[in-house]
Amino acid sequence: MKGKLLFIVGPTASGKSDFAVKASKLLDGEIISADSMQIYKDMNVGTAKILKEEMSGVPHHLIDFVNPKDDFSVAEYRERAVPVIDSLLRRGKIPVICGGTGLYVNAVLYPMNFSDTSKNSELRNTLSEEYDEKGADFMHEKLRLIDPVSAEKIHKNDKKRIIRALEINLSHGKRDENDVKTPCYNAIFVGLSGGTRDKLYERINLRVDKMFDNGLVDEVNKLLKSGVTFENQSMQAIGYKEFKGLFDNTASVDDVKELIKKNTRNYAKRQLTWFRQYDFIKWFDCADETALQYVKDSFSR
RNA sequence: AGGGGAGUGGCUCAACGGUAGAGCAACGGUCUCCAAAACCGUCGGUUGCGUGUUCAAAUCGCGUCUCCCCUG
Repeated sequence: MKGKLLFIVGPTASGKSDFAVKASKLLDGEIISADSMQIYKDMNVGTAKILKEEMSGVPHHLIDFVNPKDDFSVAEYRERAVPVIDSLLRRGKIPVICGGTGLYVNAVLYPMNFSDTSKNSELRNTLSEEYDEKGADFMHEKLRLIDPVSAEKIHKNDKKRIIRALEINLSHGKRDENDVKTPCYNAIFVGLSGGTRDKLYERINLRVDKMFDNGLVDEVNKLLKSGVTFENQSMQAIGYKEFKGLFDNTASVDDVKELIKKNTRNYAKRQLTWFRQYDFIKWFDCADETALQYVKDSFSR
């Protein structure tokens, strides 16, 4: 079957990475990560990045290529991911997009064009200051005057989106109107839910414990020593940002650990909410034979 | 044993005479260049138990139970 992609999505700790390798071997595919934090170099244990050995020879794309001091964005992700997908398809390989960052999945699945509305950092900063000074109501009203459609959709407290909408309108004179209804590719979607909520949460707790056993504290120390700071975008990652408390002397290592567990659980729930919007996903509790069989059948037709 | 303090939704705490509020958690949702981010919503307690005072008690009195601290 030509031009078909496999997407593997689901909450964190549901077994996506392993399954992606298995599926890739089965289909003669290569993996493209859709994960906003595994893109960073030197952030391995906290992001649960797959180990070289675990890849079993299957090429992994868009992992481990950004300096933790640098910023990154969906737009850049799309710019890199689309060419990779196209080149794989040309070579007759099946692109296996695997990841838990919903927006990144959207960015490759739908024809999202960010270039018409590229970012304007200066304006963004100015607007941010204005928002802090004049308040949510004022900024919401300001947006309503120039873009009532967006204002209608965005809550006044949603500073990030109010600013982005203003930024687009003020610097491009338009509004984001990308089509998020028509997929760009013929895709098969496998969702790994991780089972019941209790089971998923338990797995998350265990995995965080394991991260500490695997040297998460050292990894964070190394990052900080190399000049990465808590201001960096990469340090927004769960498993890293929580260490700020340790440095401020307001939290113990155990506090940090519990906070990471909590944040990860909250994150998993948000991921599940996101992926529920895709009604074309075939869901499985875990990455078992049934799921693999489904992949096999879907691609042999 | 004696003295002191505390018992309020799953957790931490507020209200200190007028029939209970918040944060966190939980659950649902939004998501179009920071997305492991940001934001919105919902559920949930007759205030340890009993009794008394009062028009009215989580709030005052008495008794009782539990926990913590101090003294022995």
